Amino acid sequence: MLTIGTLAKRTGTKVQTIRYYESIGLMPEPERTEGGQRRYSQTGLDRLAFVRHGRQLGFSLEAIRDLLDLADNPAQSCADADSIAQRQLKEVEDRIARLQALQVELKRMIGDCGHHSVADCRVLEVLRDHSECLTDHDHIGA
Amino acid sequence: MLTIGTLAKRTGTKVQTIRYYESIGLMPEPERTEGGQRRYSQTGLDRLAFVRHGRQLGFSLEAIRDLLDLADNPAQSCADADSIAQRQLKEVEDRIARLQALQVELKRMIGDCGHHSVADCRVLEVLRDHSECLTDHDHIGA
DNA sequence: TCTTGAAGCTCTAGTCACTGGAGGATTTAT
DNA sequence: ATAAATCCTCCAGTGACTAGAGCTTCAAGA
Repeated sequence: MLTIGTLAKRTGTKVQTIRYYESIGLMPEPERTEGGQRRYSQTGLDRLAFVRHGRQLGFSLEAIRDLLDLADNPAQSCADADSIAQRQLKEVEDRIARLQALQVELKRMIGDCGHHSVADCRVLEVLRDHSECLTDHDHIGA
Repeated sequence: MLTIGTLAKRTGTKVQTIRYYESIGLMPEPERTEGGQRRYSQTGLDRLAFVRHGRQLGFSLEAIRDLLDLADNPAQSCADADSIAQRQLKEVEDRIARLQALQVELKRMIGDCGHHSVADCRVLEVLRDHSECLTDHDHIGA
C-alpha cells in the first residue's frame, strides 16, 4: 500500500495532480485509512503510469480517457486505439512543421541584428511589418 | 476611425481578444463614441498587428509586452530585443526536439499495429510499459 | 423621423491541465 | 508524548483566450 506521496515520487507526478486526476475521474477513488488518507495498490500505480506516459507522448486527458476505456475492455478491436494514436501523430507532425517555420523566421530576425540602436532593430522591424516575413504563418500559439 | 469589428477583421483577431488585450494593458484604451463604443486609429491598428505578429511567432504576451516597451523607446540598444528573440528561438528549438522524439515513438507504436484485438495492441502496450520506449521522454505537454 | 438588424457594450464563467496556498488533521519515528 | 513530515479539503490562480446573457448603440433604408 502506497501513500499518495510515494505514488507521486514513483511516477514523477505532483501530489496535487494525482488528486486532480481523481477529481475528474481519470483515477479511481482509492482505499482510505481510518484517518482518511489515500492508500494505493499496484493497480493504482499502473493506471497512473499509463496516464503519465500518455501525457508524455502528448495525448490529451480526453484521449487518455478513451485509451483507458479501450485498455479496460480487451475484447474489442485495436483499431480505435490505433486511430487515436494516428490523430496524435498527425498533430505532432503539424506542430513540428509550424515550429520549423517559426525557427527559420526567428533565425533570420536575429541573424541580421548587430546590436545597434532600437531605431533600426531587425527584430522589432519584422514584428512591425508582416510583409517582411518569408513565411505566411497564420497559426497562433505554436 | 475603425470600429472594433473592423479592427478585428483587419488583423485576424476576435473582438473579444482585442478587449482582452485592453483589459490586461497590452492595448491602450481607445477613444470612445458618445455612446461608448471603441474607435481605433492607425496607431491602434499598428499596435495590434505587432502583438498578433508576435503571437504568431510564438512569443508570450509577457515577451510581447517587453518588446512593445522597447519599440516605444527607440533610443536604447537593440540587444534586449535580440535576447528576447534568442530566448524564443531556443524554446522553439527545444520544442521541436521534443516533438521529434514523440514522433518517432508514435510512429513505432502505430507501425506495429495490425488492428488485431486490444489484448495485444501495440499502442496500449507501449503506454502500459514505459520500458518499451526508445526515448526517455520526460517532458509533459510537448 | 422611425425602425430594424447588425454590431457594440459589460460582466461572468468556462477552457486545459495543472499548481499553489491556507488552515487543519493524521501518521510515523523517536 | 512530542515533533516533523505528510496528508486532508477547499479555494484561487495560471495563460491566452472564448462564449454567452442581457442590454445599448449605430447606420441605413422606408
